[in-house]
Amino acid sequence: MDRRVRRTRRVLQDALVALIEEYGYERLTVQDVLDRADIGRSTFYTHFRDKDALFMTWFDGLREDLRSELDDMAVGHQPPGTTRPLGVIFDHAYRNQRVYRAVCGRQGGNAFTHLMQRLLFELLHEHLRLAGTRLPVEIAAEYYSGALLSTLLWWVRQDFPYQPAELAAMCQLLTAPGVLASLSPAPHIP
Amino acid sequence: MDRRVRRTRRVLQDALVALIEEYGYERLTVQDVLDRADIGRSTFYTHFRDKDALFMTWFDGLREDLRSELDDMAVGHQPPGTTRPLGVIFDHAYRNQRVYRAVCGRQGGNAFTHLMQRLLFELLHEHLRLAGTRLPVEIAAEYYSGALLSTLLWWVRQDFPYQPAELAAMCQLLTAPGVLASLSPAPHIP
DNA sequence: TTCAATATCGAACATCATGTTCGAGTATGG
DNA sequence: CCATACTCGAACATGATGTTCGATATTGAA
Repeated sequence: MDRRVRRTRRVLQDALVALIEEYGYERLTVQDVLDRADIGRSTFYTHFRDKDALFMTWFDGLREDLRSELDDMAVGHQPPGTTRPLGVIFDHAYRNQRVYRAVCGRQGGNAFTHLMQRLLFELLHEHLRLAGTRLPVEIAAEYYSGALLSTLLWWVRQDFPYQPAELAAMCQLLTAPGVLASLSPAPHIP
Repeated sequence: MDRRVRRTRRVLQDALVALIEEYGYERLTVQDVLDRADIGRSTFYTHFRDKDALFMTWFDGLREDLRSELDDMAVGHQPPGTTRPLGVIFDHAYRNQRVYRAVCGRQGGNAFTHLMQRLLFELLHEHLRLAGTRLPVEIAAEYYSGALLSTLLWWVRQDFPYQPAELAAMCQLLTAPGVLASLSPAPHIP
């Protein structure tokens, strides 16, 4: 890929994330990004359809980052009940506070929310598929990804009270019993 | 309140919700609503600051509706572990499929999402405050409201597979053990 | 080093949604 | 019945969007 292209895309992504913190995603203008990045208008549109498209490519980076950290740590399956995968997620946010604050703070808008939930859903879907639940996997994954996302957003917006490990433990406490219960062959759910 | 005002506001709200299904909330234009409602442009702006404001007043109606149904049924406290309050919520969606499909279908956009989560949060906050959890109530409420919202959205978007009672039971199964666990005085969480 | 391919620039342009203004007409409810 | 308050519609300023195109600069491969 052409060096200029790489540079343009990187500079635009950086500018976008930096500006979200100041202006908020929704009210942010393509022109604002252009000015900050010092990139020509027409150049922008040769690369991205709109603001959302730019944001999505940025998110792809985050996604890969997180994925690789999870893979690094997941040599061999974790038995359900460990705090590990949750810990990795909260750690990741903790180590990238600046970015997370911008992107899922009150200013972050919904762009991040949806992408992040789908990511969490995918991760949980795999995890639960391996564990095998009595409930439809989809429902359980939807349930937990919503719960996790919501907790993560709260944590970031409260400016990271508690340590990541503590957060992970709390989620674990709220999550694990339900998972375990849904693993046992007990009460019939249609 | 003047009869004309009542009419104007109602007609605008109806038009908005009806159009969400066709166009999607985001791409929907104030002018579209005006045309459908057959209301003058300037009249709109004497009542609402923008599209979001209009939507919020509509949501207030939904909120009151739900609240009253919950109050009707909550004469005396429900012990945590009952499926009732969840049932009411899912029932409400089931009985108003048309509206819910529009408002929290894929087309619904984020307007609904945020308002609904805050509503669920408030409801759960009260509920959990009464029950008393070992974890900070805020966190638990955030966690569960996210889980619930996510499940509700999934259900609506899948076009209401399962009966409302079944959905409520599943959520209960995933929720209750965690709540119960967090009620016991066991492992220390900072 | 050379050069063809390719990226960027910038300025102009059409389009569209937004929110405001104001005077004239019309419904309301006391 | 009538003063009040609401609605109408058309016009207007503003600001963001996405496109176009010729000129200029950079790249990477020969």
